[in-house]
Amino acid sequence: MSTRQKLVDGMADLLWERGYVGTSPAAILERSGVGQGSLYHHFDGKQDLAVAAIQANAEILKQAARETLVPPGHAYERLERFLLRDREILRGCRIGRLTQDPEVYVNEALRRPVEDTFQWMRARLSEVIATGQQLGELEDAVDPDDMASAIVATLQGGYVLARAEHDESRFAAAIRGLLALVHSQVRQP
Amino acid sequence: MSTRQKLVDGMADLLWERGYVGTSPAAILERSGVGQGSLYHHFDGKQDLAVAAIQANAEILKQAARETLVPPGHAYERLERFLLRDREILRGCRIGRLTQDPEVYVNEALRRPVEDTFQWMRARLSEVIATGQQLGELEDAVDPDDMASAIVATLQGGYVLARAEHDESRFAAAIRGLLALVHSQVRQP
DNA sequence: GTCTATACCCCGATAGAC
DNA sequence: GTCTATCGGGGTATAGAC
Repeated sequence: MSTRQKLVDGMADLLWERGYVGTSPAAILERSGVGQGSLYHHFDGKQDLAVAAIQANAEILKQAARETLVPPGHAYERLERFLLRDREILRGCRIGRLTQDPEVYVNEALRRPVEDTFQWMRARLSEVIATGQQLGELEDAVDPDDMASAIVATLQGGYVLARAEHDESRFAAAIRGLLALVHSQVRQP
Repeated sequence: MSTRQKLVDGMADLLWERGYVGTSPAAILERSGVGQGSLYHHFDGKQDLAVAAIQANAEILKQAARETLVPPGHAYERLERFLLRDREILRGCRIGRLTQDPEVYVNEALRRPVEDTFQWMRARLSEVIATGQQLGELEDAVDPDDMASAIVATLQGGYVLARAEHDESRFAAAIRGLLALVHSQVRQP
């Protein structure tokens, strides 16, 4: 692996674990196993590397969503597959955790890829729900965009609950609750 | 207001805005309008002050929940009142944001009041839901604790979505989606 | 391209006067 | 109880050799 790639991967992990303000150049170098000079040769500085690392983390999330949201299956089954995919619960969300970082929140270069990822995710879920409603698989009592927002929010909040209590099962409970509510939208044949 | 109280209030605001690792003693003093010596006279240090400030923030949240979850009203109306109460969306949750702080997550003294607050909130919501089911106001298709977890998670995630896009309406959309799903549990008379 | 050495500043805490 | 002065350490970036 290239030195540049080692830096991006190390930074991506640290952003996930500690956020932007909680990650120092020294920690990046130690995690990546490269020397001081390499960081400032390949990137303008911490922020520049962070943008690349955030994009790498976003791509991982998007790929996992693509793999689970596709057919086969009715809308409910596709949503269920997405919600129940394997996750490292207590580590939280690689992208969502950054919304709480005070520097990311006010820095457009850092926040932009975060915003893009949430918009993308919401659009994909909304498509699945709208298609399900059109095919008569789901009741159309709930606006697809609102339901997609509630699903993404429950995921993000599930991580919060689990981390608050150091207990993965709090995430599972929230997802069970949501799935039970969504299941009430499945149209009986 | 006492100097001690100024310190607690200033720290509570900064923990909300910037988290624990993002808050420096210098910022605390500036926000509180007190001198360097006062901090270390009234508290052992940053951590000790933070514990007091987290408890102060938790009490604000609990009071708002008490005021909205009480009767009058059927279970759905009480949940709706709780979910739609006035909030400073883009500032995020005073308590939930701390779950993403790398220091709070690993420090029991800091995390304990966060965990306690989430357990308390979930228990109050679960009571409202279980009572509603017993009174026949709600279907009993969803476990009360799971539904309470989904509600708290959607709130927490709603803040995440809004902050990711610098747009309060993303919070509102998630809550609308959740309320529409919860409304499907209201038993028709 | 990568290394070591170093600059400069702010972080969190302490000292000691008043 | 509050103040100013100061400490040791680590955060972020740069210099310059190889």
